[in-house]
Amino acid sequence: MSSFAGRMKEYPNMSLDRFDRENLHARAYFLSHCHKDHMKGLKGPLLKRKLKFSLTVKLYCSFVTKELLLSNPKYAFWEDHIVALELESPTLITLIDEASGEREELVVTLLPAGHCPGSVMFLVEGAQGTVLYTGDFRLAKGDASRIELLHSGSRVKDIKSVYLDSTFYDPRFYQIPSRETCLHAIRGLVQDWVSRSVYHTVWLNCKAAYGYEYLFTNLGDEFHTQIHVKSLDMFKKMPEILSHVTTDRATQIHACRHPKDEEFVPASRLPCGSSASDGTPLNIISIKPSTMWFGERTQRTKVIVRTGASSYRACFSFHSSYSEIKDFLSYLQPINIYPSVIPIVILYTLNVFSTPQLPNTPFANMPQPLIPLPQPLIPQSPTPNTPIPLCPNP
DNA sequence: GCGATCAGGT
DNA sequence: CACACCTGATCGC
Repeated sequence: MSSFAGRMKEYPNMSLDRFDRENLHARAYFLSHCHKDHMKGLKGPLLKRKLKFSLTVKLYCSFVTKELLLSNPKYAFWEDHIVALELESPTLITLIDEASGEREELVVTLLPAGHCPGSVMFLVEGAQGTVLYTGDFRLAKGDASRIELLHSGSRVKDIKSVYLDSTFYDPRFYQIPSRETCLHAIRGLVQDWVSRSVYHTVWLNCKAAYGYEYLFTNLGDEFHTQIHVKSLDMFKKMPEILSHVTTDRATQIHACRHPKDEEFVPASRLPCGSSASDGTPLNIISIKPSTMWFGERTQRTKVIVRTGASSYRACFSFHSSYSEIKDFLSYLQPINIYPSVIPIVILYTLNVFSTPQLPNTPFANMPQPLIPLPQPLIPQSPTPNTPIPLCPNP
């Protein structure tokens, strides 16, 4: 769960993934992805009022995030204030103080984050140096070296600070099986079941959040079927996802939801109410995508675990493991690392669960570096940043 | 009547 | 295990 307060030390006039408190005064807003814990304050009446009187305040995000956000009518008032940016296209953004007219120029680049549809990291380059806000991410080992815009010529850019998704930045989560490994295992389990008869049905017990869509598209392709979901509205302009989901209950793979959905499966019923087409009871298994992890030296065991007569947990992670994060940081060699998720252990130690005292000073809530730098893997001499080609925003 | 927050659930 | 929600109760305006 993100506990990032919204602002980076280097560029305090922009707010990212937080829209309440001090962030109400920001000159520009950035949304890394459409998960609720990164949208705090985004539908607040104070912010809504600010937009009414502002010509310059915008919300920057990916096209997919814009689409997902506006599919919820509660965020419709943002419509004329959203600027969707292309991925991997450095864009010049001018932050303007509407009172004084003061201007500040930044080059912002969206980098794919692999967390959920539309999720991005923000690379920000300006007078206070180059910083990377990762949002939430799942990148595999070696992925940082494949992101062109983290490089300048053949070298990694000099990165002053990384604002890091530190969800699994703990050796306890040393390894999480790769996305491909997890997908392969889930495919196998589904194959085993649905091939038995047309009454053999799989319920994917997914949380109410974006991020499972690649599972749907992959299983849809593999089994030449569509996945039953509650609504298609949010995917209207995403043909790749839309073609793999349906609201027609007559399919062997479901990812629909109901408030008491866990009780349905043992009773041969699905959350959508489907029981059988001709009175024959359905044979249902549930597969619950869950994070599974393994220590540095623990031998990896099963990626699928049977949890009951007809229920399974399958490995699935939205976030990078400890070793994936270490690889990422070792490659980028930032000077500072700011965790955006405070481990529960540290929260207790710092006693932040007691009543918070919120000082009035404008920068009282700025993040502090909490974790030591990783050991360098690649010795690197400092190099100045070279100018970046600017791509026009379409 | 509204939002914010918390407890408890999956 | 933790995640990203959800519902319902309570509080303050």
